[in-house]
Amino acid sequence: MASNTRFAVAVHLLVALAYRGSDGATSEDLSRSVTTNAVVVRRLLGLLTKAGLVTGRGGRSGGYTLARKPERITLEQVFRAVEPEGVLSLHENPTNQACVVSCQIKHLLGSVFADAHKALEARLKKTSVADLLAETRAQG
Amino acid sequence: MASNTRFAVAVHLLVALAYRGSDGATSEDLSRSVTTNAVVVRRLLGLLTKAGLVTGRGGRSGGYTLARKPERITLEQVFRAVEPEGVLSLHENPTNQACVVSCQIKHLLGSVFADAHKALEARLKKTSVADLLAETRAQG
DNA sequence: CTTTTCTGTAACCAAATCAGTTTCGAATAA
DNA sequence: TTATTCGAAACTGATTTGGTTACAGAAAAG
Repeated sequence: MASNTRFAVAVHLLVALAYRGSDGATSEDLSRSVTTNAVVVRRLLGLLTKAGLVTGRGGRSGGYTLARKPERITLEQVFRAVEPEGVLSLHENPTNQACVVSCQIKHLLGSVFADAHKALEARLKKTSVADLLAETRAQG
Repeated sequence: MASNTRFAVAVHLLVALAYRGSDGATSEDLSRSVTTNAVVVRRLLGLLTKAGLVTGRGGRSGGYTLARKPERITLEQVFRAVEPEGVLSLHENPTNQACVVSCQIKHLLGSVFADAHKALEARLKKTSVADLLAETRAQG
């Protein structure tokens, strides 16, 4: 595996849940759709639960359902839930006080990165789980 | 260290090089600005050289200089040079043929990710090394 | 109330990635 | 010819990632 695929898997899970509708699905069910381990699914759904996108209930005939309509779950919300640090990181090497660039760069890059994240998230905000579900149905 | 800081360090190096101007700088000089190892610097500058942003010359009084004016080096070019795979990755788990969502999701996410990368890069394209240099000088 | 099913979480593992380091050959100017 | 510098390979330790096992607790079914 190359880099971080949590976001992709999380979206996959939400679309699968949306597909099931009010019936919901267990982590076991979902793990078959993603072809991974049920614990991996539960870990991700834990993050999505904290973000208020999903509801999980233990016990017999438990499982997960979407906590709101798929139209109201955007990929931006999913991204923030599973990738709260964002994807662009400043380096944390000590500043060299003798170098003007070293003294300034983190501050300057910080605002560029913040802007870049906003641009990324603005795009993600335009796609909802419902959009992806509709496309899935259209092409399936 | 959390995630990948290559992009941040690469930008730092380019601004430092721009600051030095036509004198250029050795990997040893630059490593002092970033507070890291000279080999780390050379590795990154190797990527930037391949991308045509930097020129390196070995030998006594060698070192690196920008291969073009800092106005003509955008952060988007730097990003593509050091992060060619982008920051959003699809998962590569096998498709479950029995599940419509599993069959469609990678294709659908692929185009969303492509769009999202475009949005990110469009923002990065707006900032050049010269911009950061000017801000450095203004605040230093 | 007992049994079964399921979540939630912790602990552990192997593989991958990352930055840092050492080393050395080749290039190049003094 | 000598000193300096890049370029590249090889290795390390720390961290992250996804996968796995294990188990306590919740909750429905009977």
